[in-house]
Amino acid sequence: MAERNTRQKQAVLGALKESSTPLGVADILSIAREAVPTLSQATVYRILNRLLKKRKIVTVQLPGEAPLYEPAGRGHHHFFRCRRCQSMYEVAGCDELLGRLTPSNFTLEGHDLFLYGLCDSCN
Amino acid sequence: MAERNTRQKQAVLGALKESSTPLGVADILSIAREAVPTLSQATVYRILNRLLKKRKIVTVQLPGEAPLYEPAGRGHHHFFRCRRCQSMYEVAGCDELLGRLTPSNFTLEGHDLFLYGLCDSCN
DNA sequence: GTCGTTGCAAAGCGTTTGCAGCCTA
DNA sequence: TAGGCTGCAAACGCTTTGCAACGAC
Repeated sequence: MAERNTRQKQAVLGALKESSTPLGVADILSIAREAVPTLSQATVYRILNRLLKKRKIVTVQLPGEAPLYEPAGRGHHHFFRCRRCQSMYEVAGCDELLGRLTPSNFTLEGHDLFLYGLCDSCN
Repeated sequence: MAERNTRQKQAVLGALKESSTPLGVADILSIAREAVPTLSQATVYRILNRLLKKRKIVTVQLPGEAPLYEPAGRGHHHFFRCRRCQSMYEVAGCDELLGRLTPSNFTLEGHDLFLYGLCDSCN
């Protein structure tokens, strides 16, 4: 029952925390393998699922793509992806706006939002 | 090169057009098989991909779920899913709001939005 | 008759799981 | 030492693809 602190878990969490953008499983695997070369994919998935369950990390779902992961507590934000250079930028300040879209008598509990277009540099 | 009009394609498009909500592949398959019992999954996927390429239909991506499909031209809208009864409701009128979230010097070309919470009846 | 389309089965990709051995507490 | 954790490989669900037969034009 006790939560154990393994090198694998530290490596996965470390990779996520050191990255300024959300990471996919392949990214996590190759970064974490610098610290733990024998790390397997299955273990990464199991660690991610444990961390998700304990709400230490959060998933970022871009439509039609494999999920990305980032540490919890980075605040509520969404992402803008540049269609040309694929960079991801954070966007904040959506809550007041979205409340207006909710039909009356409905309770809005959460939302997902994803913007895409051209970034500053590519414009 | 010419576009052919097969029973399979008619059945798939028919299923989508007769439904008031977006459908998943399994739904499409079972509805369209009423008209074409031998219809295979692979064919459904191929038809959907052709229709997507020709922009006759559109995908609805709910985070972490298999994609749904609906005919193009139903207008720009997003979905609200009730967490209790799983019903999907349409939501419109987001564009003016989202422009405000875009950083200056960025060009917003599109977005995806998904709301969830409790619907009228479940509230 | 042509050649786009179909059905089947196999393969692909991301993710999960069974199992035996490992290692943290 | 116990039992959570790991690595491997097999299995999974969804989607795509190779191939030979089919059928719309």
